[in-house]
Amino acid sequence: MTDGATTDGTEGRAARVRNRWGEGDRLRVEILEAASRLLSELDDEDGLSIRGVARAAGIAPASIYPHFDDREALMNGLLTYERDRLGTLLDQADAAAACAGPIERVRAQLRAYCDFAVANPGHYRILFRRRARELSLPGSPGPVHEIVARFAAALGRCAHAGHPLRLPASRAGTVVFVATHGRVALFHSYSAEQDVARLYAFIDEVLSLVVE
Amino acid sequence: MTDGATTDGTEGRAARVRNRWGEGDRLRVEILEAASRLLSELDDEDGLSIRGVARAAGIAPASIYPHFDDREALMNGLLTYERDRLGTLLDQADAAAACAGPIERVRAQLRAYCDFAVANPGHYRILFRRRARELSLPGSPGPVHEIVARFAAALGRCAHAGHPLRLPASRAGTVVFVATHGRVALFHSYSAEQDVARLYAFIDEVLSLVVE
DNA sequence: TGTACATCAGTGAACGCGCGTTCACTGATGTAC
DNA sequence: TGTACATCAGTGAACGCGCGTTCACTGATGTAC
Repeated sequence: MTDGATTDGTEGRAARVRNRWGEGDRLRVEILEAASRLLSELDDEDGLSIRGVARAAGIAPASIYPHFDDREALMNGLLTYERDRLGTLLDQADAAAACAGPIERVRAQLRAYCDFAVANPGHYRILFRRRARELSLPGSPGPVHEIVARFAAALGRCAHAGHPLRLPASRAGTVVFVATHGRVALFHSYSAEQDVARLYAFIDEVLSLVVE
Repeated sequence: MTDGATTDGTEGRAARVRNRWGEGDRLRVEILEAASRLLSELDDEDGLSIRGVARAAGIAPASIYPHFDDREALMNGLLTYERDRLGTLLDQADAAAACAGPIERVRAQLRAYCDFAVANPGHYRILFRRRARELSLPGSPGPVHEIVARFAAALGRCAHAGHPLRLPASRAGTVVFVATHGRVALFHSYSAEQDVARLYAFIDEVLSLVVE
């Protein structure tokens, strides 16, 4: 696409330096990173083909298969990879606001959540695509429940600290998460006319409804 | 798929009765209906190919082209078709609850909205897919603004009838719509463990937060 | 009324493409003796 | 220390498939005269 590739995009590139003995698993991470990068450019899971990921990673398509059984397995790997990435960002936001009070900690996490979604529309979408739960690791409650539980706990701390909620904490967590999720999804559909400040304002509105 | 089609699925079917002179436009509607039906089965826009729609409509792939310039045009036609369908359903729900008071009219429309989304996951998704706004008819504000404006107006009627809102009507309309949209999107991701009653309960929760 | 012609609705076959996946392979690096 | 062999990381070419799109066509129906 960027260079006038004639056959498979493999001709102009310097040969890959192969991993050392016993370090074959490093390619697995490189593949996931390449897929993640590609998803950033495409904003769309459809274009995320085995061949496309191989091109992005600078390897032959066949080299994917020792690490992922098939395309579906690759997508599942990517789901887990992105879920962990989002979880880490939320943890960091929570920790950074630790001394600013429980409401600010909720707000910080919600903003970090929006930031991730805005910066990574494609990554965000695969976290919530249809049947994400079935595809995630067996026994895992799926990304949604983890995140709802996180917000519910954070709101529970608010209640304990003297900021009563207008709903039980678990319900409040659901409402806050679901509303934010819906707002972000609309941002993705109509981003041309909006900016992140309006997402932040929406978060504040929802928080003001839920916590007195 | 259902019959053991060997080549293109066109062999076992009775020959199509072609439309009369001057009635060629009827096929356009048949194509959209076939695409809509196919979307119900697939729950996924990806499988909605020109060839697949032609199979579902019982016509040759080439017969699509007199009616739609290309696949993108077909998708745009389908978007408009589904948007109108949803708008009609909301109008009907609103009218049916006309004598039950303004809050019940909002609730009825929100429930109809959820019903549509639950019954038609694929159709619902194409209404909000990325760049839906650019793809819709030029000058159109897109499905989202129409629906937000609808809920804002319905909530405005509540305020007029003596049910004060905890936000300005337009913001309340946005919050209610966005939360419902988010909830429905999660329903689609995790429908296995949920039922419509929980969607209705969520609607009630959000309404109780917005209108005093 | 016939008849030549235009227009309409729709088709069948073909094109080139990118895809997922398989398979025999290459060559470097480790290990056994 | 050498050397034969096993294992590892990764490749290149090929397969069959469904796709979007094009194009010359077919046959029915209308219209002009």
